[in-house]
Amino acid sequence: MGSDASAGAARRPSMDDVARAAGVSKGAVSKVIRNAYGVSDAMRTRVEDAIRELGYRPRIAARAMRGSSFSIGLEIPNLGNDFLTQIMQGAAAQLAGSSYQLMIAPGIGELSGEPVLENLADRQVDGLIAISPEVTPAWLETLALELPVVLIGRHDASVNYDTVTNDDVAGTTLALDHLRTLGHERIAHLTMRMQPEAQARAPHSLRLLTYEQMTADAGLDSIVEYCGDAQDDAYAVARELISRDPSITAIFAGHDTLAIGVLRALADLGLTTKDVSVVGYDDIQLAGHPMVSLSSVSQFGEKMGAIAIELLMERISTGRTAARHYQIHPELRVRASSQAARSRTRPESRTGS
Amino acid sequence: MGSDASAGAARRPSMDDVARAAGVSKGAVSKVIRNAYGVSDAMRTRVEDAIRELGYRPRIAARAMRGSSFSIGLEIPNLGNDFLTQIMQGAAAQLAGSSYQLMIAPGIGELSGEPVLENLADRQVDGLIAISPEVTPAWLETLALELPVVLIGRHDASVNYDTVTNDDVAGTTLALDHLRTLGHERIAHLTMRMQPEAQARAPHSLRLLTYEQMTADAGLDSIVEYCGDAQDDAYAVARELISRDPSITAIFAGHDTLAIGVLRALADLGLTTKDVSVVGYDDIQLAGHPMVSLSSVSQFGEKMGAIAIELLMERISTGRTAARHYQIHPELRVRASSQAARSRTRPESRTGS
DNA sequence: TTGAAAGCGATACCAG
DNA sequence: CTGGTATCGCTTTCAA
Repeated sequence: MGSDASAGAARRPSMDDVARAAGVSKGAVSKVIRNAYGVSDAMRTRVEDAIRELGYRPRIAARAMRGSSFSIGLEIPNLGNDFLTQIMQGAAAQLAGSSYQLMIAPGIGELSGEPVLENLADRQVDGLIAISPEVTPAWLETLALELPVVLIGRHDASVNYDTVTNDDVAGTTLALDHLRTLGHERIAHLTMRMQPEAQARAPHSLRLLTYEQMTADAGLDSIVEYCGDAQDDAYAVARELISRDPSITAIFAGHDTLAIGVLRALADLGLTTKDVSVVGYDDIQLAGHPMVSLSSVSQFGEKMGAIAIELLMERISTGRTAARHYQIHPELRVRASSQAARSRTRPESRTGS
Repeated sequence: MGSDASAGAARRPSMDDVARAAGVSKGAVSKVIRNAYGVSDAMRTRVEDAIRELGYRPRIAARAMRGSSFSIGLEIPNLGNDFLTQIMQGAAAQLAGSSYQLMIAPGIGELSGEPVLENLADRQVDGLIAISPEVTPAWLETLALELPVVLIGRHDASVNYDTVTNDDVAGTTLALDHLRTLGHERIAHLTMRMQPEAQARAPHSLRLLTYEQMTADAGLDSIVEYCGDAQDDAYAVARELISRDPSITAIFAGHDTLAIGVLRALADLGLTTKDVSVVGYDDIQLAGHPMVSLSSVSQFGEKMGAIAIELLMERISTGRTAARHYQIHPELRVRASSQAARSRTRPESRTGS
């Protein structure tokens, strides 16, 4: 009744085993592994042979206790958001080939932000990328005292952590100028209801503020509708809005997922983007699909992810502590969903009466 | 010139600090944290107060050296695949509220599979979910000797690890029966070129085999086209196929992303799904979008992710070592992309000549 | 250049 | 029920 021989009991070799096999000391093996200074060629080859033979791989947990874990944490508020996927892809690609492994920790439902970031910090990641818009700057400052942190998306004037953002004012301006050039005057803005805290510097707040500023400057009505983060929310709100107010000829959505919801609402109402133009934000992959063809402001999510990794590695390898704030210039991708304005209100009576 | 006082040097409290503050031993603190047997209420409250006061959180790296890391590793071959997102969501949701944290490690480009799984194992995850189709069963068996492993997607007759699959034969049958009922006889199959190893039990191989079997049984031609994993590949191949062979009235794509590429090819050729029906596999979110409306076989990715976590936790908590093989029953979602067969070859001469 | 030994921060056993 | 102590696998002094 050996309790070991069956499946489930394979002890992996430790550094001691390697040292024994190579006839050297533990410390020597450690040095070889870390390419540290002070090992002879003879010793190096002997150790490397032993490592190969035993199939030895160091345990990160043990390394992490003294040195580094060679892991980078990426906290994302949720899964299934295409813009976040862009960021993940950019970060993963930037990290590829290095000795670091990207560990993505998703929030789920209400459980996101602080607890997830803490979980990553508890796992001794060497650096941390945060996306959650809900964590307060003060809390992040404290966390950033402990390990290198880069925040994506929010325009914080941080001192201990870096930020990667896009110029939301410029992006919103691109979208609205575009719609105005097409002749639109009744332009609604669909945005998300934010938590009151830290709202000021959130991207969507900035887009909203810019929208209100621009419409006011142009003497246009400010038509703002709030919804949740999901496509379905946007669908419901947009559907109601479009059928309630036929004077609206264009909708600027806070991000593409909301915009897709708007497109669905249009389709279900028997309307097209010839009736109501739609412009989104993020330029997710789906926006470029010919069956969707959504005009959108690109903020280059992949690049944001890559830059975040770069900033983090810079802090890790050079020990930089002064904050850097990187801002990306957004670009407008014009597609079929934004077209010249055309009145929806009694079109036949327009010239007649 | 204190090298410490500035940003970057915040030592987090250790268990020793807590013990000192509470006036008890380290071991006692450990017990309280783990809800272990044998601690008085008085001691518990004193320790808990100290923990709260110091803001103590245990370091996982240290815990992992003796006990568990409370981390579950999820290896995914790449990002941006919607079906994989479903799996991630299911797994994350199932794990929510537990004391475990999901760590997602994505492959990137050529670097996926074994090295990523090793990275997770090296980080002492308590259990591992693997999706990579390219890792050999033998290698996985060895890995599974070390820690609990669940493989998603492949029909391996494993002995040391569990599997979660969907019935690809049934799913393919659903799709093809559906198309045949609609009157289609020239049905092409678009699939991915697989690595020769371990190909036999891969989902896509099974779908292909079933396709060949069914067309042969029905006396139909087997029309198989291969492409890469991406939408663009499918687009190019489908476009070429459709224009080369006008007799084809339906395409069964290996998965939805390929199917979306096919839809794009149709649109660009000035055709619609009235001309060529399309059925996919996976039922990704986009398939249900009214502007896409893709008929698809659902294999319930979220459920697969949730089951994988369940199996893993079962192994972890009960110590089960006997392999379990869970199979999901797929269902067909009929949408607008599959319609009654209609000849594309000289339709006007059909009744005439 | 190399080896021996002292930690890192937790867990787990064993006396009291 | 509680406190000491060995221990996990690695890094890092410090002598030799």
